[in-house]
Amino acid sequence: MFRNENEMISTCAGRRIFPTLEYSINGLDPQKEYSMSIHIERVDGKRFRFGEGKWMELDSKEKITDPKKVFHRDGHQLGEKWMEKPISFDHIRITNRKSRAEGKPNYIYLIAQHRYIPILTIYEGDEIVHTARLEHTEFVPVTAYHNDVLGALKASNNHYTRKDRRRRIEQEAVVQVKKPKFSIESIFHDSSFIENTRNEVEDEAMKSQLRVHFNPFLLWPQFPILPIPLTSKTEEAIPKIEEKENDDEEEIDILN
DNA sequence: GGTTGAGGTGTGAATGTG
DNA sequence: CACATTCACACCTCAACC
Repeated sequence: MFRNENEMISTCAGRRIFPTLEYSINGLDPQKEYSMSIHIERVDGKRFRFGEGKWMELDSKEKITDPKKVFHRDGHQLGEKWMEKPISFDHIRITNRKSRAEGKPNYIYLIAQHRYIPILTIYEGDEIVHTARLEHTEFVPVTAYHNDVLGALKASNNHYTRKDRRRRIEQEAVVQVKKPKFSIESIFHDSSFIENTRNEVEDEAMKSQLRVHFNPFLLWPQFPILPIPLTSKTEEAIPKIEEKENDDEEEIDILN
């Protein structure tokens, strides 16, 4: 079964989610008032441990608690305002220290090494009119990246990262990855995969034509990758990706 | 146009934990 | 012992200011 292996750095001080959770919404009533919230839900009762180059699934002793809802800063707005431009939740911070999140509406406490999924909720007044749960956006909070390629992708797309580091990462990827199609870009932006899963991202649960688009799609790593260090193990790992690319069953799993 | 400070990032060494 | 966490650090962009 295909599962996301996206990692999100979580610190005790709190760190932003990158890429930012950003949605475009169509189909709201322009003259009605809406508000939006995000909560990050535990996906399962599992805990993940990284050993011998891969994630291992263990049972978690941590209880699943009600997730904290973080409302969009714009509060209540007319539908036409929400649809005017992308809705960004860049003010959300995740922390691995419970006390840090208390009393701070934009801080969310997440337990490291567990799987979570962000869920967008749209309210008309106090009534929930839609929730968008995009499997695509599942991630595991970690205190340090385990997957070097993932770190490289985020570093290359994040302007806060040192320029020389971004350049070095890109050069290493070109030198060590034999075929051009396995550049950092293509590892995460496999075109057939994007085509096959785009419908999931354009949430079609709404027969009423209300549609939620997840904007940073191309920045959100979603590929059945195994940890592929850019250093010594890179060349050994590449054949595994090639096998998966030609594996029809994997395609079906992705679609499901 | 140049400078400065705020806010943000990943890195790597040290330390903690099971 | 291996993996997870913490923390100081260097460096980035951007906006405000002169």
